[in-house]
Amino acid sequence: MDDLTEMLKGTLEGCVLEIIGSEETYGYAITRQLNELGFADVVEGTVYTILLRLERNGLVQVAKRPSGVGPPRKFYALNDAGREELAKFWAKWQYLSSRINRLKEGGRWVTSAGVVY
Amino acid sequence: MDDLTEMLKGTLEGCVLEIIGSEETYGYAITRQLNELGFADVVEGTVYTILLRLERNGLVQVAKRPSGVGPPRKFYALNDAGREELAKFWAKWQYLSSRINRLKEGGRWVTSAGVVY
DNA sequence: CTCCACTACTCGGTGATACCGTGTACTGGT
DNA sequence: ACCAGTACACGGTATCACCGAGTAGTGGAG
Repeated sequence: MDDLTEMLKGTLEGCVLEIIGSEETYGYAITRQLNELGFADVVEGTVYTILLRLERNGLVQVAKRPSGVGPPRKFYALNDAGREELAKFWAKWQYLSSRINRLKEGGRWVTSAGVVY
Repeated sequence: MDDLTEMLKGTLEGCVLEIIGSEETYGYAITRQLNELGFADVVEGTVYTILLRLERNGLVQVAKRPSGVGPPRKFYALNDAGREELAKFWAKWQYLSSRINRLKEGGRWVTSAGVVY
């Protein structure tokens, strides 16, 4: 697949929020999970910048724990603000994707009042 | 709706390509059409920068024509490169949106080989 | 006739984001 | 002793949508 970086802007952070929201986890594992999910070209550096941003914006709770197979891991979990942000992300995604798919299908549709655009 | 600007990155240009592809048109009208389609906060300045970029990248064919109700209009139509770019855009959109929706639905699915991720 | 609204395009600068490369550091196997 | 895999941080870059101001043409209200 072609380069997706521009299209990922604004959505990748939401994906990371979703992953953290479903399970407390850490950067390296999030990167691997994203790769498995089809976001093949996302690399660690990108994920870490997102995680630092989430932390700076107060959307996550952080806990450092030893690993056993390498350096200590920073585990992330959503707090209330993070869950709210995640809900807003999915609302935006729903809004945007419905409109884009409508445009794709010809950009015409009928409202409840029968108005055709 | 909240601010969509970050999420629009990489997709708004594709939307403009789609609009131009379905009908030869000009910047001001494209902006109005996007607003009607639900991209309410997109303003003219944004659309014009996209159009200039498309022109610079050789994806469109341009024709200036008098208007009758204002300054002359610059009409845009896709050329072969533009149609190819549009096809790539929809392929990327399809790829990305399917993966994001999968993540939204729990991030688990079964391949044709029966492997569960 | 003058002002204003609407139409229509251009351009320099800003902020946000994903990406790149490099560096640091811990563990275990050869 | 070396190297691969794990794990995180950070400075710099490119791209993109957006903002604001400017320039112009037409037509209607006062």
